[in-house]
Formats: sequence, structure tokens, C-alpha cells
Amino acid sequence: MAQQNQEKQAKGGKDEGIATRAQDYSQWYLDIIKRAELAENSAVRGCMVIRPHGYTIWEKMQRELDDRFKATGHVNAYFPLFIPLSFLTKEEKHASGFAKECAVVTHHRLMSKDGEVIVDPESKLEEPLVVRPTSETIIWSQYKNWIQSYRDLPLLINQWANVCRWEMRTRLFLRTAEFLWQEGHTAHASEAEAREETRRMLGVYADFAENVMAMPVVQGAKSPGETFPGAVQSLCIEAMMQDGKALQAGTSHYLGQNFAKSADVKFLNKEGQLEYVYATSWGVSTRLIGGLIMTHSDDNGLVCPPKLAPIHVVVVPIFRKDDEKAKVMEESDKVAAELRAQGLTVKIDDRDMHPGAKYYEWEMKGVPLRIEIGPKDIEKGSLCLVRRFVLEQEGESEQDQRKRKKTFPPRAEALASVKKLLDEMQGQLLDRAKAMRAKRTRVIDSIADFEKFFNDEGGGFAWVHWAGNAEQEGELAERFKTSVRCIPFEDQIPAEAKGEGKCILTGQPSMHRIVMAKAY
RNA sequence: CGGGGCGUAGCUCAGUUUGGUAGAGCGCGUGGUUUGGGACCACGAGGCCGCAGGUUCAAAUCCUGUCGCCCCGACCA
Repeated sequence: MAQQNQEKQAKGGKDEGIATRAQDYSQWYLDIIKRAELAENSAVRGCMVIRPHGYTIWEKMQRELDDRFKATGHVNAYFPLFIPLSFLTKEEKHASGFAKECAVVTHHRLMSKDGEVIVDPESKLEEPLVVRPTSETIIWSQYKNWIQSYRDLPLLINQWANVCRWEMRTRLFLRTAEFLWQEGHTAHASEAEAREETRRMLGVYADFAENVMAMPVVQGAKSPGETFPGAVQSLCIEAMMQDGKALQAGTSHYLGQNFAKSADVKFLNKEGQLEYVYATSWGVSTRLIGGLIMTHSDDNGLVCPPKLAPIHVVVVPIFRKDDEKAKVMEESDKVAAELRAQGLTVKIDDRDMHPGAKYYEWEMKGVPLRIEIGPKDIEKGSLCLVRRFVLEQEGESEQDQRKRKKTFPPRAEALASVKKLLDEMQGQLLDRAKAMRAKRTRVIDSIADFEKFFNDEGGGFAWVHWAGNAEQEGELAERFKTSVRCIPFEDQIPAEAKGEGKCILTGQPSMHRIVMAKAY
């Protein structure tokens, strides 16, 4: 950003630019988060402060997801932040999977000494407490008391919580030491039912991603190497960001009887026999906000799908003199009231600033629709509607595109069209994201083409036949920084990628193609 | 955790080579003129130069340590 700002200053421009995607994609991502006031770093390494504009997006995500969880029969509950160390050691694979990234509480008291506050060495806990990296262990220790009979099943519980994973390298939203998420934990009387639940909740995530976030995803299973510690099988949704890298946007795990065994949770089935319970867990996190940014935003700032936009419409009053101001403000209030009556969130920006400055600011913050109201509009009985974005047309100048964003419909017509317009924009975002993904998706049958795709053509999703083992996957990771993102379900495979073939690396027969990509 | 870069006003950065009273632009406050794509004038507020030691008559500047941020690796949702 420094270089760009210097350029802008040299041109006499304003010191308010962000990096462009072409210049520096990761800087662009960070600039947007900062300038749209979504989040910022905190005094604690790796932990972020989610600012109101960002948190509102999360609240809207929560509402949409929670409604879907309830509609599929789940209820919310809350389990503790702290997990006794001994709990975490019960399930061996699970424990070793998280061992390297756990925060541990060892004392319970502070004291003053020589003017400083120190940890009181006398207050050492008998058993250290682990700050939850996920809650399977503590939840299942409780489920033991709740489940005796098949009549107690299925147990369908979700919790909204924070979790802590002590990451070496963090990035706002995508990977932070503490993050917010939901974790569903269900118990079932049969493997089939648990597997069905695993798949159902992945479907909920996919529906949410596409229809609320306007972010298309590929649904499938994780390779053994990427399976959740302690799970029998992990399912995932994978989205493609604008730089062609994959983002795991949600996971749903079939846990088999692993946690039931480690927590000793048995139930009496209809036949009167004791059996271990079958389990699932599934989660999405604030990482989705990172995915949202990298799917839709542009060089002017955040682009937010209307369904998640903290503000749907910003009204910018325009006036010169006091008598104009009175009329314009009155009309602005009326317009806002009529839109609010339609259930829309409307902000009137009446700050004493030039209108242009406000336009830039609200574009940066991703408000989908702007209404400019000035004396001319009142006189003509029309409104000036400005969309946050229009679909790109080739060879179009910035000026022309800006014009295309604006319309001046009669007042009544304008107010009646706002919801339709927002819906249309929601749809356009999904279409645009799908087109972007299609452009960076290839069916690939040789390592040479694979290399060309990732090294020369920018990369993306490569649909390849794969029969390699974990070690061979590692070889590709070393050479191209790619990994198996998911083993897609049959219905997720595009027509041109269907059918059997030979492994791209080993030449061994392969039943169907998988998705390889670089990943966040 | 390894390699590289950077920490000076809210932001972006000069100043560090060669030690000598802390700078610019933007932003912020007040007053006035302005307001249909980032307004202008005047006045003003704001920094123990990331932090802690050390060298020195004197440290933003030299030395040591430490913390944080960014980029690239390894690890990960």
C-alpha cells in the first residue's frame, strides 16, 4: 500500500487507497478488512477484534445458520470453555491432532509483588485446564449422563462458542488464535443415521454458502490425511477465492463410535443390547467472513451480498443552502422510513461532508445500494439509485461503468424496486462467483498440464484422477503447493470430469476425479 | 518455529549513513466559505521516535536484548 499511496500523493490525490488485487492480493485482503472496519489486530498475538461492521455480518450469518439448524431439529446449548486435561487424552488421535495448538490454564489467582501483578505460585491447579480447541471431549463426558436408551436418541445439539487454537501464523478471519464458530454435536442409534446427519448438515452448509453468501462450493469428503482428528470420515465444502486458492468453508464429521468409546457412552437398543452411540460433529466459523471478502470484493472495497449486508441502503442527502437542506432531509427521512417499513436496514448519512467522500466510504464498506437525494430529485419526483457493483463488460471504462451503476426511476417505482434490485444483486454475485470459478477450473490428465496450470496459468481447481497415497500427495504438495481439497460426491462432478481414468501421478486406475488446489 | 523486511502523530512516511531542541502530507478540533464522485482558507490539538537495558556531556540516530507487524517456508478451520 505504501508505494501506491506515494503514487497517489505524487498525483495530488488522497491518501486513502487500498492495494489492488493485481498488485498484492493478500495486502488487498488486509486493506479491505481495515478500511471497511471489519476487524483489526489486538494486543494479544493472533487474536482479532471484530468491529461492529464485521460483527454484524457474523450476526446475520448466525441467524441464517441457526434458523437452518432449528429447522433440521437441533437445539442450542452451552458447554464450558475449559476442558480438564485428562479429558483430552482419552481419545488418542484426537488428542495428538490438537496437542500442538492448545492454550493451557495452570493457575487460578494473581498477586501483587514489588508493585507488579504476578501469577500466584500458590494457586497452581491440581489438574491443568485446556482452553477448548473444540468441544467433543467435554460434551461427550456430559452426554454419558444424558443417554441410556435408544429413546434418548437422536440427541441433536449445537453450540455457538469461541475456541482457541494456538496457531503459528495467523491471518485476520482466516486463521486466528481465537475464533467464533458453531459446533454441532449429535448422537445417534445407528451408523446409517449418523452418516445421514453428517451429510445433511454438510448440505445445510452448502445451501447457506450458495444461497446466503453467494459463494459456490464443491461438496465432498476429505482425504485420509486431512480428516479431522478422531473422525472416521470428514466431509467438507470447498470454495474458490478470486486468486484461485481453495478455502475450506465448513466441515461435517462422522465420528463413528470413537468418542462414545472414549467417554463410555452406551445405550440400550430396541433389542435390549448395550451399544456404543454413533456420533457426528460439524462446524463453520468466522473464517466464512474471510471467504466472503475474497469471493466478492473488488478494488473499491468490500462487496457484500445483500442477505448479509449490515446496511442495505445508504441515503446520501445533497443540498447547498439551508432551505434546500430542510427539504432534502425531510425527503430523506420519508424515503428511509418507507424502506424500513419493507424490512430493510437503512442509514441516512447526514454528516457534514462532501457527498463524494461519503460515496467512497460506503462503497468501501460494501453497502449494496445508495440513494442520492438532492433538490433535482425532489423537483422531478425521482430518486437516484446507485448499485455497489454491476457485472463487468469487456473493455468498459471506469467512467462508463460508473454511469451504468446509476438509475433515476420515478420515486414510487424506485421504492417498489429496491427489494427486487437487492435480490437481483444477490443472484448476480452468485453467478459471477460461479463464472470466476469456472474460468479457473480445469480437467487435467497429465503432470505436465498440471504443472502448467499451477505454475504458468495462475492455478485454480484441478479435477484429476488420483490414486496416490498420503506420501505421494505430499510429493505433489512439495512440487506445486497443492493438496487434495476434496473427494467430491458423485453429483458434484461436472459432466466433463465424469468417468474412470488413471491416476495423474501413478497411472493406477481411478474410479473418479478429485479436486486438487492450493489452499488457505 | 526458520529466512527476509519493517516499527517515528490516528494513517502513509521523511529524518538514522555522519548522535546536538521532533518533521511533512492526509486525518482530527474550532470558525468561516462550501456541498450531484474524495472541498478550501485561517487558527489549533496531537509523538518520553515499539519496549527494556547499555555507550555518551548528549541517542529517533550507535550497541545488546525483547515485543509486535508484513512477506516467504513448515503447521493448520
